[in-house]
Amino acid sequence: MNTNVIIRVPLHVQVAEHLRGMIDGRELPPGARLNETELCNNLGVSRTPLREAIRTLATEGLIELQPNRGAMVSIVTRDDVTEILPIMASLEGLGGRLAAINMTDEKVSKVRTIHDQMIRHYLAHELLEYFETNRLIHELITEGSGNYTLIEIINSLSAKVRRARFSAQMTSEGWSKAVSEHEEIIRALEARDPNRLERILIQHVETKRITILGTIDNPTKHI
Amino acid sequence: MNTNVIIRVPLHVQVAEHLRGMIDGRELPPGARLNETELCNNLGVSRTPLREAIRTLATEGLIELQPNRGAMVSIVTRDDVTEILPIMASLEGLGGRLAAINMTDEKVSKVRTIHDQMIRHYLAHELLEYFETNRLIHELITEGSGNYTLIEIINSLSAKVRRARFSAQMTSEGWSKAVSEHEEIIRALEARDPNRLERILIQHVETKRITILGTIDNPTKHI
DNA sequence: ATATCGTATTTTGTATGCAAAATAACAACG
DNA sequence: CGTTGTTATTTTGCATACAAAATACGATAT
Repeated sequence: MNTNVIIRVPLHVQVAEHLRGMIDGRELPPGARLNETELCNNLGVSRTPLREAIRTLATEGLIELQPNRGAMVSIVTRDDVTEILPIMASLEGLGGRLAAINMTDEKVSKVRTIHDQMIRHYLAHELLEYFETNRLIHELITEGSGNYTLIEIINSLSAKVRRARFSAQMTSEGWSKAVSEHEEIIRALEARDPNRLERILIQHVETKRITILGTIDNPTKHI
Repeated sequence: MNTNVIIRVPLHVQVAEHLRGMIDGRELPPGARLNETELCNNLGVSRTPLREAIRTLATEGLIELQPNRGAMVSIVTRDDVTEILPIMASLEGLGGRLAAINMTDEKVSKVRTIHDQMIRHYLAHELLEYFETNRLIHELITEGSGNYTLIEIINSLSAKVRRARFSAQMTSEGWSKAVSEHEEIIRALEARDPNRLERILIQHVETKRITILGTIDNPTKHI
């Protein structure tokens, strides 16, 4: 395949990416109103591509539109997360089932490597590094499914949950439970056991659900 | 709640709805190029709202965008359907599990009514009516889950599968199997048995998968 | 006849302008 | 002091105009 094609990114796509970054990085916090002329000046583009980008983000669910009243960054509520997590469980379960079948041996051993890293971060109580390796493992397994529709759906749901910023609060019991589940996950993956991997992943997201929704009401206590 | 709010629909939203209808009704068949000025004249709107609508449909996956070369109606391939159906199975399973718990008794008996209708259509070999009642039952169960995120995802996937137009070809064995599964579905729902309903629904979509992907290669043989 | 180059036309991408709606500011009134 | 009404300002929604890219077409050369 020719990879030397010149990639041209339309302005409205670039603007959309930039806005996503601003929302992700809390430069535009949940609930913030998007003033078109103001943003235009900031970004140095005219209103047409900006508006197209805003429509794009609206259908992605990152932004909410009110007719004649502009756009605002959508707020991911506790209810949203409550709805999303069971879906994530089913889908990550399916992803694992497919990954156990379709993943290459190299990818599996890559997951193993990162898993071992994650365990080290756990033992060293390095929370941020733990979260990052943890996220990466789930991402690799999902990708290992080879089902791109599935990957896309999971990523978009996962982004929403992350945006809610509930995951940083973890009791030591919850953490150790998550880690022991991860041990089971990697074993089931290496054993290429679809049913077992699916079951554990569903259970794992359930554990996550309890952790997240258990701590959701004291949002001041961070990290 | 006040339901008397005046609902104003922005033009780009109306245009998006209209385009969805045109795509659904094959007025814009898969692969068709969307000429902006031409569509503008047809719909009697200017290019700005039309373009915003096109971006919306693009993120929904109904349309594909090529930079500087406009938009075309996306083609749902056999591979797409192959990816989507296992996801639908998981999600409809989850939907059923939740519906068995959350659905009101009235809604359950409504499903029963439509189920009985569907059976009559089956016995009378009224294919179109059968499909419609069948679709409605699945829709009601999904809605009965009460999980709006789930409903939205399932609907969008379901629309994609329907758009592929593979479902109309059914052998009499496949049909009778689907019907007997539906008998089990309604029983599990009335028994309020989440696990059983989930299992049957997953199996049911698997049956559908076999039906659809088994006949996908002779697309000339319609209804 | 085919291929290549250059030009004309079409089509998309972006910017701007104007109208309508919403918000803000403020005065008059109870 | 709060409430309502009026006007000014801001902000959004839509249309149009202009620029850039892609496509179509034809002429010329081989």
